[in-house]
Amino acid sequence: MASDGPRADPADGRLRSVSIALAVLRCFATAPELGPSAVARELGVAKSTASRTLAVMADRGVLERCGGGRYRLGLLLFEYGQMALNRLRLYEVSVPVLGPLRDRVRELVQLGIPMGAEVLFLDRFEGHTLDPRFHGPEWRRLPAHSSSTGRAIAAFNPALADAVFAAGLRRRTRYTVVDPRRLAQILDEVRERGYAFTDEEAEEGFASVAAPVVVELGGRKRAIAAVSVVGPSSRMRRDRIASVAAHAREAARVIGVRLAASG
Amino acid sequence: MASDGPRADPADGRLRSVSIALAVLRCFATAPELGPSAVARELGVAKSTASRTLAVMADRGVLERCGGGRYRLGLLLFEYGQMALNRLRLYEVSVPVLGPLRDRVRELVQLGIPMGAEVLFLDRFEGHTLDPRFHGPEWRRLPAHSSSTGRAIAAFNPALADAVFAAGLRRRTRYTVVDPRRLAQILDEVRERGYAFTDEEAEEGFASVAAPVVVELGGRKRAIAAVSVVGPSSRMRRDRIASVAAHAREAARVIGVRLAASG
DNA sequence: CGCCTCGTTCGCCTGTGGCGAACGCCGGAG
DNA sequence: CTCCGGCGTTCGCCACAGGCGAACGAGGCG
Repeated sequence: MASDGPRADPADGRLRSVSIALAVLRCFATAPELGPSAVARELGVAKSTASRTLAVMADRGVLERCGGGRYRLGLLLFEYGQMALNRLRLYEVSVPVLGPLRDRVRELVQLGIPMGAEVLFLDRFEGHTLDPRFHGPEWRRLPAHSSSTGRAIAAFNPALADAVFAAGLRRRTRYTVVDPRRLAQILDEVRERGYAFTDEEAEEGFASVAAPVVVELGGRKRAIAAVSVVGPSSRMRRDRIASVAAHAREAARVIGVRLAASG
Repeated sequence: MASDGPRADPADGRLRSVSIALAVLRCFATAPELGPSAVARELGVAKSTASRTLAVMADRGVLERCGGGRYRLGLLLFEYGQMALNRLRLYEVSVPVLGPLRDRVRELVQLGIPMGAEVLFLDRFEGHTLDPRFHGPEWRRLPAHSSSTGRAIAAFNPALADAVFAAGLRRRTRYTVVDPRRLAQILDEVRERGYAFTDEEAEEGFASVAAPVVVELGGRKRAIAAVSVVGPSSRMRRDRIASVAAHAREAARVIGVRLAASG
């Protein structure tokens, strides 16, 4: 299924202009800068409508003009985004847990949540060695099937698992598992062991361990996030991952408990 | 009729519903969660209007319902915010420079830009010791007058300097400089030395060094950002800051040059 | 139980916002 | 050089959608 294309979002009649404005933001997910014509084509609205909407959004700081009548996302969005993050209870609860975890394992520690068939990383706590790759645009999202974080969540969250299998398993490196049956088997192992492990499946040269953050949601226990520890494959040897995984699992457990306690 | 009421933020007649929706986002800057009544009061619109707007924004993922008819900022905003950041040329250019800087100085490296009379930090590259304070909500913003980043920019950016003096110098710690004349003198020293230094003025126990990123904007050279290095006061001794500052200045210089070259 | 505030829903009327067309500008092709 | 096709912006018009006020059901409190 090609699913819904990039267009025809705002046509539902309710608060049309607002829907258009929010759909405009979606347009910028694919292109860094756009003009009224491109937006109008994408959304299926009149060019004049797109022009006016873009202008107002720029006036309000949500977009920025970048010369020649083109627009780009504004830094105001960055601020709002940080607010959204800081007020996420999961994040609040995780920060004081993940800092010490990083100090214990001395590797990059990440907090990820499911988003469609991918994983979105909310924050990272850097280890002793730093790789600029973890600061680029690519860092924030990873396909769930090829990341330890995604597998840790999917193993305890049928919704994500379904989305992953439905979206298909795309190869990222020569080690990426792309066979659905093999992945199902791996998820079984994750359920058994309580943590997920990947080696060079998402990024060449890097291995990671992830433990799910499990909360009770409507009577069913579900993973809503995962704590992952990432390091160079050379440093994440077999004998070490057991210890690392134990620390990650403990951190994830504490986060889950505190989440449940606070609401 | 425009008829500027006592409270009339969104009321300018142009794309009214969109303006209201964007103003709604602003409301959430002060309160973590809000209902239609509070928003309506804040914006001076009818309660039903606020209710409908909130509902649509929640449907679109920009807001999230959080029980009892209250709403909060949605994680979609976090995604958009990250996109805005990643497409900022300043950020693109800085990442490959700041990583190596961190490895050289082995302390927390930050990239900050001016925002009103404050400084907004776009990203951080963590040193060997990690303090959870740099992951909380407070980390992203700092008053410009009491941070090395703010002073480094203000010294080479009259717009920020004016905003700082106009906003007044609020005390944060017992070491914070709150005398405008003293601050003016400090800015002179910054201009002379080419970098700023603060010790426990923003946060007790922490000292930092910052160097301005200078670009030519319309014929005038202006600081648009700063690179700062932060560490425990105990580790940022006088004899070391000269070396740290040299590294920071070099990094800031390279960023400025590459920015100019790429646009 | 009465009173207040909350969030949501319903009709109505009008003002506003989406549309199409026209305008001015630019770059590339002929 | 001119022409052409694309761009972003502006204008005028008409209908409809959206803001308003009132009404409704649900808590919370004294």
